[in-house]
Amino acid sequence: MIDLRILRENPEALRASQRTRGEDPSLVDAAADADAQRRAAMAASERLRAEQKVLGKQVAQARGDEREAVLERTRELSAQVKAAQVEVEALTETFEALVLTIPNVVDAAVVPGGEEDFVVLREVGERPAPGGRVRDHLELGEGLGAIDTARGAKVSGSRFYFLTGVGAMLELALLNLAMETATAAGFTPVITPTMVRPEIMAGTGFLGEHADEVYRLEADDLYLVGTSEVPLAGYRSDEVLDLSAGPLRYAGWSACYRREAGSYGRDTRGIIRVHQFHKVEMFSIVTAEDAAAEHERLLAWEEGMLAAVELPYRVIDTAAGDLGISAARKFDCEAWLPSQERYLELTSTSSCTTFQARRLKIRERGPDGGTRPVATLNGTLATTRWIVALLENHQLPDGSVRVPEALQRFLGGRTVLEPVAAR
RNA sequence: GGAGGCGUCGCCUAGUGGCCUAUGGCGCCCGCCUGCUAAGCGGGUUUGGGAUGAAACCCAUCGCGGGCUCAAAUCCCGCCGCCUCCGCCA
Repeated sequence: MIDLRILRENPEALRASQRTRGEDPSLVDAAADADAQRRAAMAASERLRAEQKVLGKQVAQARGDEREAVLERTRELSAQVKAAQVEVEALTETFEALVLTIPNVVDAAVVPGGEEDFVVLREVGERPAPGGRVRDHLELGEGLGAIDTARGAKVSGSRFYFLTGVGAMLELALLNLAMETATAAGFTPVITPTMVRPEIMAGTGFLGEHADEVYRLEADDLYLVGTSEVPLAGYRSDEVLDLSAGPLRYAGWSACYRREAGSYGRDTRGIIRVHQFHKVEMFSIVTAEDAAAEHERLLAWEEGMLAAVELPYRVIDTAAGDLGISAARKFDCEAWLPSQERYLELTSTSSCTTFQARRLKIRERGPDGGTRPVATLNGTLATTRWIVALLENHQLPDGSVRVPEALQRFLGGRTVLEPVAAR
């Protein structure tokens, strides 16, 4: 839910945000109109209810003929109250359907444009020197006995895979390093549910334009999450939090499920784009004032992880058109992919400001004694996809792969992963 | 999956159709009293929306949704959650 005060008092800011995103600004006016209509109907309904209350008390106290007379009037009033209520409900439904589709207000620093219009903030690390034969992650992974996409397809279909041997170990090593890093930074480690109720999925903003990216379990009316951001955002929903001692930070470990409905033919080789993977996700709950600073901190932790596993990467500041409905600003870290000579997104951190908190009713005590929405932010610390960048950037001429020092103790001290014979 | 019980303010709790504008206690907050402490006294203390310069104030809210009724915390139906027991199961 966007801030209704902005809708009422400064709709131009919302229209401007819509234009920056490349979306229809007239949606804002439609929502504002619906809001006004709904509020007028609510006021009328309240007046009728107040009257009904007074009459009800008279009925309770009246006797005989007098009681009959009052009862007659309450019967008439009752019909009016019901009619007013039906009107309010219909108008509220219209209003909410509209207002829930308005995306978060874009941060002033975000540039307009689409997926290709990002700003590169910096490039970090050394790309592997070109020359010699470059194997891609699947060839390397198959050689190491680490990745098996053929049997993944046999068992579950395309975009599924098995991680085997050092592949399975490598994933656990990455995720364990991520959990360790997050815990050291003060995050509470959390293993989350991966199936959530509809209102939680809607509250995090994933049922809007990207609804067909999400798996739904029809028989149980549950959704499979595409990131632990979803259950973590729901974790403190409907609560009034005390943030006086600083942010609440959770590091979620979960399986993630994505339908990849709109990506036929894209990244079909290997495990770059898959239906199921694992991820360690940072999730922060902070005051609205602290959101921008926390966003920088999340980005710094992400970059720390990338540096720890010695990957060359660049940081981009996403353009408005590529933000999700709930994000006000988004930074991605993209690792270099030698086999394709391009960058591949490994992390993504979004500031959702108060957008998710409003929908999920995550609040804190305000200075006036009332409550006010907090801000939520999320950021990737490690995923299965990191294996792709790791194998390709650290490959050696003979098809073996160097293990970065930070991961060695999670791999039994191994410094190199070597090809194995298939059997 | 089956049977039963329960869901009222941060916690406990009263409340079986209207005078409920929901009781009382604990905790917490403010004030008074007090040499200090304990005790005592008075007031406040769900959440959301609206009104106002600020208040008093108005509406909704008794797990959620629907129904019966002029009127629902209370009666009926559905759902959700928790507890106990049975069955099944990794």
